[in-house]
Amino acid sequence: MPESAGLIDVETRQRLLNVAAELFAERGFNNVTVREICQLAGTNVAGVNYHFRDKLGLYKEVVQLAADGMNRLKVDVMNAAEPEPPEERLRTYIRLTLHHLLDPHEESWMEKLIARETIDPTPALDLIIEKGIKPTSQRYGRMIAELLGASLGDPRVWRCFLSVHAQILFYKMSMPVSMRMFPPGFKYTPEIIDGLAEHIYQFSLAGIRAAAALPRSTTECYP
Amino acid sequence: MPESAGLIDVETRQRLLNVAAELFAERGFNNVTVREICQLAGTNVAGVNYHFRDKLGLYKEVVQLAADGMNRLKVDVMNAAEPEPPEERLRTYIRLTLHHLLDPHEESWMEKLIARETIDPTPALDLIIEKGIKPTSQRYGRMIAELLGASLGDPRVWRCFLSVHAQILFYKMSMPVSMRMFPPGFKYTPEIIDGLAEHIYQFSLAGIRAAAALPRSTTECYP
DNA sequence: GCATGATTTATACAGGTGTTTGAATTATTT
DNA sequence: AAATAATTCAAACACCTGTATAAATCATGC
Repeated sequence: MPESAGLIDVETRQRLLNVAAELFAERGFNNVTVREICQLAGTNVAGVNYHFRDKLGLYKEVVQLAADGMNRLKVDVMNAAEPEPPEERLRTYIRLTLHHLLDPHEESWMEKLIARETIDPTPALDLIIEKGIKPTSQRYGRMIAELLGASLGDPRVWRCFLSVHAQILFYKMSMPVSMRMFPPGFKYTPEIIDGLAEHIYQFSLAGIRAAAALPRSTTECYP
Repeated sequence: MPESAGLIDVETRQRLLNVAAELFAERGFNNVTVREICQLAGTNVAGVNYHFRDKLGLYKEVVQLAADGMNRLKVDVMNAAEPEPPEERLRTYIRLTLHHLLDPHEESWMEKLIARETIDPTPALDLIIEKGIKPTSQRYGRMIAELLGASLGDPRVWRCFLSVHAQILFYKMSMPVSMRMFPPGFKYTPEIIDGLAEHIYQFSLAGIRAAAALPRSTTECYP
């Protein structure tokens, strides 16, 4: 039965991508099976191999989409915030990313996928670095450098950026622990996330200013 | 041939534990096979099941050892640092933990195992929280609270601790990314790690002091 | 020295994984 | 409408995983 086709039936390939993106972002490459993807996409098991050669092929395509999407989004956000002072841009960066990662209402599989790959890499890591991390890292570098009053080549820039990013990512990745440390029934509401973002912002801003006051570290090389 | 036994032959059970600890800490529960453990331990495949019931049983025993070992170590370190001001204790905590995680010469599988479980949990997570995290967390809480000039119940305590710990753990977990961002041939030498630890310390100390200057956040509940 | 129990071994099992295959079906072109 | 290409499907394959079994080996106490 051709499903009275056309309207409902998004092309199979696209459905596979959608389902895979969601699952991969949530649980990682190794903890998702091809069968599960195909079942949720309403396709036969062989669908993945036909359309993407193999599981890794599908994953890499999802990664590519994530990288492109994130770049587009972040360029837009940073452009919009360009006139603001670097302090405000930092605050925006933190709040936005944290919401993407923590808010269950947000459905930003892209940010989650990149975060996961950063910490639990697969053969697609190089792809994500080239297409997802390097293109935007300069932009953030400039923001931090401005706050530091230093040049982009200063090793403190990269260190401070990592210190900020570490806090953001850690709250996402250590959620299982947090859930057990906090009173039962705890949930990440938008308000709580805002409060958290503000903490990270204040903490980080002070940290960066402290780094600015110190001499350039002796080791010229990163990190 | 009985291997002229007695001297060389550590009891099989112990050899399995040693090998498993190393492998689990390095690659995580799911990325290590029973066969691999047994082979490196010079045992038959059934060895794990005979001595530990199943793979998870072995893992839990390793986790137990890690938790106990870490507690002992940290209590000692913190006791030794007790007379020092909280600033110095913070510095010590950061430097020590970072060396455990990053220095390839250190062979601290315990710290690595706990770090991994924090970020990529297994059914042994509850065990690690009860035996490995909770017992020492109060101690660190006091250190942070002292720096903040706040009481242990203040939500800022936990947040600041996480901000510090996030930076430490992140440098470990994002090593695959770092290795690709830095010039080829880069290595974590003890000197570089020391420099990094100093950065995290200065960054964090300023962050904590900034948090101390702000009012207690509105949301009473963690995090 | 032998019998009993503990340990180790070789082998097999059962389940899950990604992938392949060749036929059936659908869509497109002529 | 027929022919050709593209897609989907059910089934099976090959491999790897943790685990179980039953025999073989070892150690130990009588």
